Amino acid sequence: MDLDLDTLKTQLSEQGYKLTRQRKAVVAVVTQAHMRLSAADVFAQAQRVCPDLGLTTVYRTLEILEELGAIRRVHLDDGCEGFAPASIEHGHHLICSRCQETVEFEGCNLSTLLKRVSGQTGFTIQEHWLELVGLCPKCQRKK
Amino acid sequence: MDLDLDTLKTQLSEQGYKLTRQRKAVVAVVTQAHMRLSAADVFAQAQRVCPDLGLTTVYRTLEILEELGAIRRVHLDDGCEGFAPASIEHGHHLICSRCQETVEFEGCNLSTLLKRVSGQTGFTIQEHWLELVGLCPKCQRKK
DNA sequence: TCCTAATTGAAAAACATTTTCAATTAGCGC
DNA sequence: GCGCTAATTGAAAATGTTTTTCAATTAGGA
Ligand SMILES: [Mn+2]
Ligand SMILES: [Mn+2]
Ligand SMILES: [Zn+2]
Ligand SMILES: [Zn+2]
Repeated sequence: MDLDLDTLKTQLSEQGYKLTRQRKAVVAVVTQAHMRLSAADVFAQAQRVCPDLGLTTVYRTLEILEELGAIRRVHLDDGCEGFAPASIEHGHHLICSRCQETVEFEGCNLSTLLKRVSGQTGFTIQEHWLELVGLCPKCQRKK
Repeated sequence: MDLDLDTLKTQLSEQGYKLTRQRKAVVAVVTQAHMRLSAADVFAQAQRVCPDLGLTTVYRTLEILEELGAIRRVHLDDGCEGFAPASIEHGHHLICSRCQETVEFEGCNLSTLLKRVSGQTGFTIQEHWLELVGLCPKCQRKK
């Protein structure tokens, strides 16, 4: 259930965004990615297709893609943080701690937990952040 | 189930850390806190007790406290990120989006989910990262 | 009290991200 | 296709955060 390049381009147009060379390059990188990427990662890869790309534009484009729900911010233990492609509306990410491969999953099924915590604390719960870290099948074999 | 100041001091000593004025000030701030704090927040508060404290030392002390499990890094939507006091071994945080008040909860009960995702993806799951955002009772009333 | 390794803060360096601004360009109307 | 114009761009500067360096200080055991 990959993110589709053309769909995303159409979406950008429809939202009134111009389809510049630079944006196409960033979008191409992001839609093909199966790993967590930092802004610098995206920059490095997209620059191969579009040599006069600027890092500023990468930041600006990632912001737009996040608004569109095409990528999701992910948090990692150390510094934090990166972006991972998002194709499921209410999805969460599972990230390989060794190679950074990223897969999405849905059905987080937290309602029982949320109800319990809400009852115990008196808080109203607005959103949740869930992320899993593990080893992908490939990396398990390499161990 | 608050973090206990003296217990934490003892723990520091036992680990071979010197109990300096600066560390005591940082530890005091952190153990009393009921909110997410940035390094700068901790600095500002601890400086009131220890005026010649340096921000560098705050960063160094927070690192130690994280190792000891006395605080936990938390992630917020915007830039990310801060620290919140941790008194439950395998606890997670619930943070008020309005006043930043933070409470810990335990029993995240994800095993069924983890098993399912593991089966579907072939990943081995090593850790999970769960954080809830909502409105504390006080802030609900103010709304 | 003395000694020494641990710890400190200021300053500089390293990084990451955002803002500014003049130059460029995508896409619309013709 | 041709121009027009508002959106977009990249370089540079600004901002903000965290880490490193290093000489001076200090906690705590002998
Ligand atoms: Mn969810
Ligand atoms: Mn984060
Ligand atoms: Zn892997
Ligand atoms: Zn609140």
